[in-house]
Parts: sequence; structure tokens; C-alpha cells
Amino acid sequence: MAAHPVFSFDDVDNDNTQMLLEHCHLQPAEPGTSNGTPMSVDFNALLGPLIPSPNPAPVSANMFSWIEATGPNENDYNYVCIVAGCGQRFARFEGLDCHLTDHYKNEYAGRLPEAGTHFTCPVTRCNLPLKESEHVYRHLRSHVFHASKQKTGLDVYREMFPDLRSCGFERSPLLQLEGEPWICGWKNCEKPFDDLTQFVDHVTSHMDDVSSADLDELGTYHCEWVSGIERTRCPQSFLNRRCLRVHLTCHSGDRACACPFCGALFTNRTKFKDHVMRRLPEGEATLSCALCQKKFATSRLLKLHCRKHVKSVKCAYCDVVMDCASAVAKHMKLVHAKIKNEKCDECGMTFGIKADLQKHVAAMHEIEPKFRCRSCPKKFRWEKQLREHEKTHLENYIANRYLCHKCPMKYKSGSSLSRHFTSVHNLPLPNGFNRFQYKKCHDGFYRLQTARCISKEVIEAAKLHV
DNA sequence: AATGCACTCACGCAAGTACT
DNA sequence: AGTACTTGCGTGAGTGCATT
Repeated sequence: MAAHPVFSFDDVDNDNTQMLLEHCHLQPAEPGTSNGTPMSVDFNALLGPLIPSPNPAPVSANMFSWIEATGPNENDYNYVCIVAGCGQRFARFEGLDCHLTDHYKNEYAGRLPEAGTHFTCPVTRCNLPLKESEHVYRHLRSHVFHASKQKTGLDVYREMFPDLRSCGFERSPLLQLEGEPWICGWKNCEKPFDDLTQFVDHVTSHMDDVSSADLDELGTYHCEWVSGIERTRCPQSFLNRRCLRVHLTCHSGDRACACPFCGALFTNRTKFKDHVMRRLPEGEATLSCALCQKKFATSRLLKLHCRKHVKSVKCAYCDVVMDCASAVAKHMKLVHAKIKNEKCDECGMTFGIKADLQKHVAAMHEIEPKFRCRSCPKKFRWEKQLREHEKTHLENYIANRYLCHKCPMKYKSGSSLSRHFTSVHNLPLPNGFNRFQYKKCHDGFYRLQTARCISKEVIEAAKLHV
């Protein structure tokens, strides 16, 4: 039986790390077993054959791809118009390009939205509000740009997994380009564009004017992009032209490719390949994290994951140790400084994070619970509540999954088990933790998590302060 | 092109609280 | 002790930039 390769923390790039398994007075969560047999996956059986499309099928509400594969070969694909109710197919990009222009001419050109309303992007599941017909035009051009990048993404997919039919991610946020003209910010240019593709090409063309004569006394090329009302110049400078060329993409909005399934855009192919490899079917991910047993398809993704386990920055005001300075800065802002700038317009309650405010508004100020159980009439305000409730309809449902390691008690929630630890066993928090944390073990039960990986620098610094 | 690293943002788990 | 509801905040995914 072949075993999964087990990643050791010695493999983490930073040599100054070590794994600490802090038993304290507690037992650690179930030690993970990382051996097993990698499954061989038959993608065809799992995902079904590729669907040929001689007879165009209607565009489904869930579809968000301008491109579809129609066979296994390089040229077996169609562009698909995903404007709601359309679904027309094109063998060439130019066909889709002209077709979307026709949509604009027939439905928006020269018209005004009804008084007090606005236009809405007709693309399925986009629905971005747009003020004027010109905004609709420019916004649709950004969709054309997106379509071309999804074709590049499809090509990358086919090199790696010719039969894969999903990336495993939900649809990504779309291009939120609200239809204002694109203005070139390169020094003394300010040329406006109505088409994103042309704008990107134009910005890139400024690189043709950059030569060694532009090097400063330190031998660097400066980015000449100016922006804002005060027309401030971008502070970035680079040792070679190629780096400046890559940097310009963050001003132009250029992207190397887009996922043909979820639509997410990526700055380069490497980032896109990471995206592809993250959600491969179970069995393809054969590299195991030694600490949490989570499995990954590539050593790069495993290393990215493991770096999160290595806590290397300590909070100056408490024992919390985190993986990077920005995480500690955020912790200090929220926990110690208690800075709360996000205010609810309805009740005045304040939050440290915008997302928390949004959750609060959705939960407290939306009247009707919107999450409905598919098996009974119950409704819930929180998606998590619905998910927990729906589990109770399963045949093998076990209510109490949180296990106490000191006695046979079991609880339905981590909250109840935490209270049990403090009230019955008088347990303090494990060293280095600011709350009890639980880990789901292989048997599906949750046990106390006490393992932590802390950098040598932090450990040495702690010794000096003792 | 690939890799490393620090950063942001959204998501989701656990805590806190109130009630039974 | 069980449960529901709401908040706090740590983590994962993705990004830009620098380096190899």
C-alpha cells in the first residue's frame, strides 16, 4: 500500500521554525494519521463526458462562462453569449465581440433609462446598475475582455486536466467596472478609452517609449503613472523594464487569464494554476500537512498552507502569536485598541470590520429569515443555522460531536464544551491560545486543539523576558 | 515563468449572552 | 446543561511586488 508523502515542517522555507506540540495539562487532539492509499480518479466517470453542443442548449441560471469546451481537441470550443435569454454560440471570438455590440445597439444605444431608474447589465448573474447607455457599452466591453481571458484560462486547463468540468469554486465576484471611460494615466497622456482591451494595449504600448535613457542615477526605471485629483506619481521603481511592464498591469487592469468555470481573474498563469490545483477531487491531493493532515495537490500549495501554521509575530500586549505582522496589527486594532469605525445606520452599533457590520445588518435589520430548510418548513436567519439544522435530517446524524478528553461528557457545541472545561475541570486556556479551539478528527468528532507551531525567534524572545 | 512574502478581504468557527 | 441568537476575530484565498 502506497503511503501519502508526509510533509515535514523541516521543509518550510524558513529554517528558523520548529513545531511545538504543547501538551500542557491537556491531551492534544487526536494525532493525525497521514498514511493511506492515494485514490486513482477517473475524471470521466466522476464528471461525465464532455457535452458536445451541435444543438445549443439554453444558458442556465448558474452558468457563468463565456467559453465552453465541445470536445477534447484544442479547437473544440465555442464562445457562448451569456446575456440573459440569449445563449447564442460562436466559433470565433470576433463573432461574440460583434454580437455583444449588437446587443448594445439594439437594446441600449441612444436610449435613456426610465426616470428615477438605471440600466442593468443584461449579462446573466451580473446585473450591475449602470447610469447611461454609454456606461452599458463600456461595461459590456469589459465582459468581452473577460471572455478573451476565459479562453486563455481554458487553454491552461486543457494542458493540465483536459476533462475537468469544474474548478470547485463558486462564481467569483465580477468585473465591477461601472462604465466610466478608462483614462491613461501615463505621464502627459490622459487619452480616454471606451474599450478595456484597447486601453490595456495602449498602456502596455507606453513601454515601447521606455529606454535606458530613462534610468535614474540609481539605475532604476520609475513608473510614470499619475493618478488622483492631485495627480500624484506612482512611487514604484524597478531594476528592469520587464518588472515595470508587469507593474503597469495593476494600473491598466490587465490580467493573464480567467477561470473558465468560476470567472475569477488572475494576474499570471502561475496564480491561476494554484487556483486550479486547490480544489482537485479528493485523491488527487496526496501531500499531507504534518500538523493538521489537510491534503494538497502540490508542494507549493502545501508550503503556502504550512506557513500559516508557523506563528512568527507576537503581540506586544498579550501572548497571542500570529503568522504575519499585518495579522498582529489587525488583532491589536480590534482587541487592544478597540477601534470600531464601521457604524450601523439603523441602530448606531459599531464594528471593527466592515464585513461584521454587513452581517449585523443582514441579521438584525432584514425582517424575513431567508434560509429555508429543504426538508421541513423551518426558516433561519443565518446560513450556518440552516446547515446545522439540515444535518439533523440525516440518517447518521450524531448530535453531540464535541468530546471532553477528561471525562465521558459530549456536547453539541464547542461553546458548551468550553464552559464545561472552565466550570468542571478548571482548565485555563492552552499556552499561546486566546480561546479554546477544536479540531475535527478523522472519526468526525471534535477534540481540543493544542498543537501550535511557533518560530524560534519568538521562543527565544520569550526566554529572554522570563 | 516560478517562487517567496507580506498584505487585504471575505468567510466561517467559536465565544458571549440570554433564556429555558 | 441545552439551545438560539449575535458578535468577535482567526484563517484561507487571492493579490502585488520582488527575486530567482
